[in-house]
Amino acid sequence: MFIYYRIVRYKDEHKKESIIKATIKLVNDIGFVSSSVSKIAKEASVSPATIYIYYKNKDDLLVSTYIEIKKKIGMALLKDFDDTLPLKDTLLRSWKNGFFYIAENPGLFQFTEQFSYSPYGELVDKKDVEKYFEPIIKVLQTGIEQKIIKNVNFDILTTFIFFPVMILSNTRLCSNFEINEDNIETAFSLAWDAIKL
Amino acid sequence: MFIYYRIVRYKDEHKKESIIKATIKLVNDIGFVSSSVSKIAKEASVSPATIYIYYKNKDDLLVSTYIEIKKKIGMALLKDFDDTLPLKDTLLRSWKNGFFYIAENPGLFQFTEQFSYSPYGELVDKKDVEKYFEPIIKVLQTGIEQKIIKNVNFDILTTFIFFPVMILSNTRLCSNFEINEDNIETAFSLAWDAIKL
Amino acid sequence: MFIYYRIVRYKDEHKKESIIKATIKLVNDIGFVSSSVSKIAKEASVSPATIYIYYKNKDDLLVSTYIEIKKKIGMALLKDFDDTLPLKDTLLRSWKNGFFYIAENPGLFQFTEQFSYSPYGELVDKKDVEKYFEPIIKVLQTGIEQKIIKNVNFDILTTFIFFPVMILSNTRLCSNFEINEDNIETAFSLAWDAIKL
Amino acid sequence: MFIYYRIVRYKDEHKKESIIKATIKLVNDIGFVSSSVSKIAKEASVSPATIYIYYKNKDDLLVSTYIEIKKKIGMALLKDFDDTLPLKDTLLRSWKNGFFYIAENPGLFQFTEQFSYSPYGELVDKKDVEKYFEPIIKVLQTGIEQKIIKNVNFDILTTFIFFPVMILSNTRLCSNFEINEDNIETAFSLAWDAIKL
DNA sequence: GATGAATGAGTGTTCATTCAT
DNA sequence: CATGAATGAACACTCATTCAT
Repeated sequence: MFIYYRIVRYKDEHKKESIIKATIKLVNDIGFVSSSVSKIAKEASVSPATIYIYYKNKDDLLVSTYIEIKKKIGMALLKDFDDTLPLKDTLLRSWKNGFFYIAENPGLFQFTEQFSYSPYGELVDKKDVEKYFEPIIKVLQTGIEQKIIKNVNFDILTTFIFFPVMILSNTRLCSNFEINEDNIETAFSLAWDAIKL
Repeated sequence: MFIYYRIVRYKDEHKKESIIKATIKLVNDIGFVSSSVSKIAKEASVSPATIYIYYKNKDDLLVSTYIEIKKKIGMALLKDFDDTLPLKDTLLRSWKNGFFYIAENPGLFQFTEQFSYSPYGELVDKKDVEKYFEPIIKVLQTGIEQKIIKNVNFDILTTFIFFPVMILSNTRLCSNFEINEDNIETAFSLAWDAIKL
Repeated sequence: MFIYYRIVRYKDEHKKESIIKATIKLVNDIGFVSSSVSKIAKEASVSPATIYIYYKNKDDLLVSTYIEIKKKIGMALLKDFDDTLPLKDTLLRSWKNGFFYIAENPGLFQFTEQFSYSPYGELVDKKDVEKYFEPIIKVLQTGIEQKIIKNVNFDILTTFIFFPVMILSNTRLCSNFEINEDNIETAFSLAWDAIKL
Repeated sequence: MFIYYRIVRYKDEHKKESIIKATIKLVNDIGFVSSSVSKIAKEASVSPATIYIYYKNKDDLLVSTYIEIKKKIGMALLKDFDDTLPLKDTLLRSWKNGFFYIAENPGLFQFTEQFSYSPYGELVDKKDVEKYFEPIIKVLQTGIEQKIIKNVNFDILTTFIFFPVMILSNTRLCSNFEINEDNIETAFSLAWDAIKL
């Protein structure tokens, strides 16, 4: 019996991982609407019933997957984060990190997009997500205090300094924007012009 | 004989209208994923079978609805369109038109959002949509030629001059941005700083 | 108005014809189960409603079509019918007529097969069909009286002298039986051996 | 562990049985055309969804049922099969077995009839069916070699020695043929006369 | 913990038929 | 006579979820 439980524990982690992976893959392949629990189960080589051991229901599975991804994206953005640099450089570094991470993990990004704009979006407690992006927000606040960037509503600021990364990364929306160092810097210069004082 | 045959073809345009209306309402109320044909039919006070008289299938219904809305939004944006004005003013007018139209018709906008990011998005021929926004695109091109705005990739330009309207209008994304003349002008000033030479 | 009615009357015959034709074609192409009234209507280039002018309902349409075909087959069988010939020759001639007619009109035959073995079969008044085959039946009866063929139950007789034509004509059942003068005569010789005294 | 996993796979064969039974009953009662999956499910006291656990789709259900029946009929025909008997007796025994089995299980037979002549018929791999009748076919082949029965195309032979059983058993086609020892022997004598050399 | 079986309620779609014109 | 529109009921099938094992 001891061995039995050991085996199961081991599988535990592995299974949860593979369920999330399957969820992301399926949502990207066939879309949110068609991704059923049984298909996800099959993709993860797991029984549908097993999914309900790890997640309360389908909503829970999807929301958890979303938060998991957001965490990863947040961490990618903050790679080599250094707020002792000039503010502009700190932001540019995040931009580059963001672009390259999304480019390397298009599946993750597509998932969050589909998710955010579906009604599932409202099931997420925003604080669960925002915390992964906090350092950047603080940098912006500091920028305002130091009169480096415009003192405008924070939603306006993020619209010009956050979302462009997501829009330009979206190949469906921006099919002509090639992701490379030069283009990122060009785009960033517009973002910076927008927010700088 | 001729008149007889003419009279006999009496498709009820009013019915088509109410199906589209029901589709939009339902997608906004319960989301894309849960909006089934039968629910839409019930909302439109129509038999499910009737929907298939007007639309080939569910995809057709949704895509048609999407294009219909895009057309309306495009036309709203272009209200009082006047490209003899200074470029900045032309764009600002469109911004204002856009904000107020979306604010007054939040349902329409939510639909397009959910639609764009669902796999249905790929069923749309982009040209069917872009044509409704062409005059503004031409204004931007002229701006580039006259060296008023930056000569950068068009995707970058639209990211800063189009999408902000949509992001800021989205109450889920920007819950602190109140739509009024002042705030729109503030936001627009950032957009303008971004793209102007 | 007079001309109007004339036009309509003309169409009358033509339409009924084309509805039956469409019914047969469709049943043969996609089978009994999938042949819907609307599909038949489309195939006949007619409104579904029009079918209900000529036939009480779908059953009526199918039964009428069946009887129509049976009539045609019966008449084909009796082409050049001559009961002054020796009985064996009379029957052989019918066999040949039957085989060649079915071979030339496979659609008709497939329809009756599918029909006979479906529950629709029971909707037909057998007398409406049998009358087209009466002369042959009389020939058999004469044969019995003249002690040329076995005096057995009539069902047994028809099993060996009628049905073989239908079975051998059925390419699904008899894929190796090629329909030609020689083979027909060979097969007939077995039938004759079976029933002759 | 091994035993655990084995236990867990507990498909209820009894349920599969009752689905097949319901399918046959329904097809006989209301016909092929009207036998829907939900009606079959209700007849089998099972959820429609359950049927899709045991069968890939409706086609699969019907085809499987057909093959199942063919197997049963084949086995009935071959009851007490003994090819050391004189060929004529071997065949007669099969005839009797066939008649009595069909008489006792009219449902099975009606099903195969409706099935064969519907478009479903073409979904069956003939080898899956023929194998159950092979011994009789071999007997006929031996008969030809031993110059006991006519050396004609096999389709012709089966037309006179197989199909009569099915035709005469069909009460719709042969309402005046009562199935009893005497009548069977009479009918068989015609069949034998047809094929014997 | 993990499973495949099981299901009622739902899916998108088509049906036979009727109706106003 | 002839029509396209309209429909409730049905279709084949899948869903999210639960259950005994």
